[in-house]
Amino acid sequence: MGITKIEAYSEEILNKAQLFKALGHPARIAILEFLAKQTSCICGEIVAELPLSQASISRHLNELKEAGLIKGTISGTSVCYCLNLEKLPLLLQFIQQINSPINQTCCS
Amino acid sequence: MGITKIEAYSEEILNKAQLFKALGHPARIAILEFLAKQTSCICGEIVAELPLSQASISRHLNELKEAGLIKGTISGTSVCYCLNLEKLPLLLQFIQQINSPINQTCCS
DNA sequence: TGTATTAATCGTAATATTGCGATATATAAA
DNA sequence: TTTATATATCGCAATATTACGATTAATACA
Repeated sequence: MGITKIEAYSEEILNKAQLFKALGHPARIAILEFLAKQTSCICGEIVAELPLSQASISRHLNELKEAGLIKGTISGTSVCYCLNLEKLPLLLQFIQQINSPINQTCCS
Repeated sequence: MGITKIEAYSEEILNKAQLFKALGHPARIAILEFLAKQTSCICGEIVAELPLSQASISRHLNELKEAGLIKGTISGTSVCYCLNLEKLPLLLQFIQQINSPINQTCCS
């Protein structure tokens, strides 16, 4: 074996896990923070900012896009990548569900 | 190559990515949601609840513990796993940083 | 002490991820 | 049309992750 048993979980849980997984790499965190700074959204600028090859950045951008965390718009020979906030409420809801002080009264 | 170039990123970014990575698997999401329900915190109950072997659950619990998302307390022959909320503010802060409407004015 | 019971760890196989150079593609400019 | 620029994709190698059965370790109980 070795592959995740995705057929065993609910859609809801799979959605959350997939989103978190997309956030689970430093390059992708750095990309999102760069985009949030609003300095630029051009792919080439992201490549210039991060310590990875153009090919690797392109793959990370695609993963973020597949996860629904960014959108890409072609603009001449460049591509503008922008944040997509749609999925964030799902993540916030999960963290808040966990983040209740009641949950820490156990085993203390 | 193939390994993440961790030496190239700041501690802050690595911390966030590592936390999100720990959340990036459906079994671990399911474990945290189970613990938040407060029905039980006993390892054996988690094993009974999830569609994975005892060995696999044990590994997932260890990953959550290493990430600082849960705590384990030995209680007789059982182990009680409880949520650890310490790291959640870091995640909330990141999501809120991204989740600003200003960030979607780009390329629209 | 011997025997359950519970959970962790080991060993292994299958698969996924990461990264890069090289190449392909597509638009813009000369 | 040719050339330059920007980005995506391919192919590969190295490493990480996931899962499970088998085993180990550690406590509780007879």
